Amino acid sequence: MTQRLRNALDQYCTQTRCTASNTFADATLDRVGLADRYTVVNSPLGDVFVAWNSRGVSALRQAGDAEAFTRWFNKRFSRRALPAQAEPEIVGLVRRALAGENVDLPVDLRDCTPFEAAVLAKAREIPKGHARPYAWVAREIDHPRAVRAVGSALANNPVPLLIPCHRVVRSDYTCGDYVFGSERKRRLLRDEGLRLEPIQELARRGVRYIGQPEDNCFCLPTCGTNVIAEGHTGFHTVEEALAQGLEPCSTCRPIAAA
DNA sequence: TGGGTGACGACGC
DNA sequence: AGCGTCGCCACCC
Repeated sequence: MTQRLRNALDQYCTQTRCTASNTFADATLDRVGLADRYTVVNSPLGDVFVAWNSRGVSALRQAGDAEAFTRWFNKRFSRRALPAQAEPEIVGLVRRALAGENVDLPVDLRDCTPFEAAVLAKAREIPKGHARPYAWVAREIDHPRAVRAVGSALANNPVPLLIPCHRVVRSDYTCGDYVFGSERKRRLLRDEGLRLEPIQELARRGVRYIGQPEDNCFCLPTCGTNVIAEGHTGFHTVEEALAQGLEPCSTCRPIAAA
């Protein structure tokens, strides 16, 4: 496809006024892989740019300079992002997802490696109000020593918030880095009800697991917001917890499956 | 192609 | 306690 043809199609698309024609142009450009569409949507971090195509949501970044966003998008994905002239259904799904609803949102991960896709899929399983260590993600996807690579894969998450990479934290329960800065990551977790500070304090004293007598199991301290509570005992090692007759929690899976 | 580079983690002071 | 160091592994020129 020549650059000239590309430009002609872009021009057609941006100059056309009729909504129906634009929808048609959107679909045509998308089908030939030339351009995604983007718009601004509100999120827990304020307004964000969201881009999509027929496969699903392709990108999410903080709103601001549209020029800078489209430059970034083109460099990252080697295709264009054009302002949307209609709002397809997927944008409604994005709004609901960003409002905290559990919606089944299609995401375009075609440029991810299989390893990155596995990391992102695993991050997507972490419920709101929970957090998991980077090393936990590595273990769960059967690359237990690829902990740094998990960090790199999450750093590459094309759709932060929608794939909740902010719920992956360091093993000492400090929050670790984030595309939008660790301060925002901390705020997101706090707004989901998770207080990391007391958990960091426990970790410093060597407490890694918490017994849940009411469920006869033991958890990671970040398995939801009700783990740290009166009458719950902390354990330094898995063996200590097992010795109490407790089973590993089936939600946070504190140890590798047997 | 092979060495450089990270949103990490364990260890040593 | 907090820092530096080093090993780790996937990915990128």
